[in-house]
Amino acid sequence: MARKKISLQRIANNSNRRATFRKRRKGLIKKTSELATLCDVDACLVIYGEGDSQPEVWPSVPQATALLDHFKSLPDMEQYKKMMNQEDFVRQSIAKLWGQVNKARYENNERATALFLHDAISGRLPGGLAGLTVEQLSSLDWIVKTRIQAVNDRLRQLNAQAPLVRLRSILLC
Amino acid sequence: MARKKISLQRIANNSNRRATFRKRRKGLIKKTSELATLCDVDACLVIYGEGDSQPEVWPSVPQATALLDHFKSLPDMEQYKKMMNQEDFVRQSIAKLWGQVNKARYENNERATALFLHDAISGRLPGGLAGLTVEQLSSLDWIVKTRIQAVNDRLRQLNAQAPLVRLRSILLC
DNA sequence: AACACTATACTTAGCAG
DNA sequence: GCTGCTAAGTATAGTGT
Repeated sequence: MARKKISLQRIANNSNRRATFRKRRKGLIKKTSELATLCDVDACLVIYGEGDSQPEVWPSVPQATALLDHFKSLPDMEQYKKMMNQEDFVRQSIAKLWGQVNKARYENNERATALFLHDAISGRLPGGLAGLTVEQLSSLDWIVKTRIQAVNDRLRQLNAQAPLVRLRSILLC
Repeated sequence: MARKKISLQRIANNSNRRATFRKRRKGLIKKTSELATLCDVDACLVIYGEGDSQPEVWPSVPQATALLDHFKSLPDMEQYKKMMNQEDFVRQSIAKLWGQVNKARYENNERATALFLHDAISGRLPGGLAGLTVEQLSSLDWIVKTRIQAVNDRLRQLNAQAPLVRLRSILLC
């Protein structure tokens, strides 16, 4: 896109590839942000850089942290549990998956991980999202997509019949 | 970016905004794909269009139905609950264990994880959800809770003023 | 609304320091 | 490696159909 047109394949030269990566990542993030504001839509971009450190994520991690803060101040636990039962696709899947997990070999590590996450959920984690690993952050897009899909399905299902109030209670989880 | 420069704010005119959305989304997807191939990195882009029932996703995905079916098919979260109740037992060693997990896996596993997730997204993963790592599975619960909370928040916010259709655009990443 | 067009705005590949 | 720089390649706002 500049002095010369380059063909669409992995750039062989190592430092060239990295330089291009940095430049284009920047541009991509900008364009993503522009799309979101101009067209008033929600978008999410995750880029896993070659090898090192954490994935680039847009929107920013602090924004996600704000969500955690909201979660922290959940009022009524009973209501929460009750509503949980109304929408449990994912929960059921977790149960199944945890069953499989238990059969696995690294039981200690797995428990540690689970509890770690649980702490993060409860806002007890000092580092907040910053403490999550690449693997966990990487899961973000997939998880969200799946979850949104489920919610969308429900929405579509209920759209014609249920009052808004009911929607809310279902989404409350 | 063409005949005239436009300011970075929500495009007021409705059809203009949608047209711009379609154009820019296309461009964004292209650029995302280019970045991935040129720089040999993994990237993921999700866009929830205004009023669209399905989010636009890159890389392309046949995922939704199949994954959801997997979700629906299982019961029993007792094990999961039980494990969560043991939280107090092990909490103190969380950090330590987590550090061990990290050191054991982190360095060589990042890329594999990213690719793995992409496979899962694309439905190319033979084992389905069963193949996901503990970290990834653990993230599920956290993400879902956070997300639902955000949705609920927005719902309350919009309850008095916005039409039901707008709900879909709230379900962001 | 969905294309096609195209002048212009924007991005970026290759260099230089 | 990291800046800038700038020519050249792309994306796209406005327009017409």
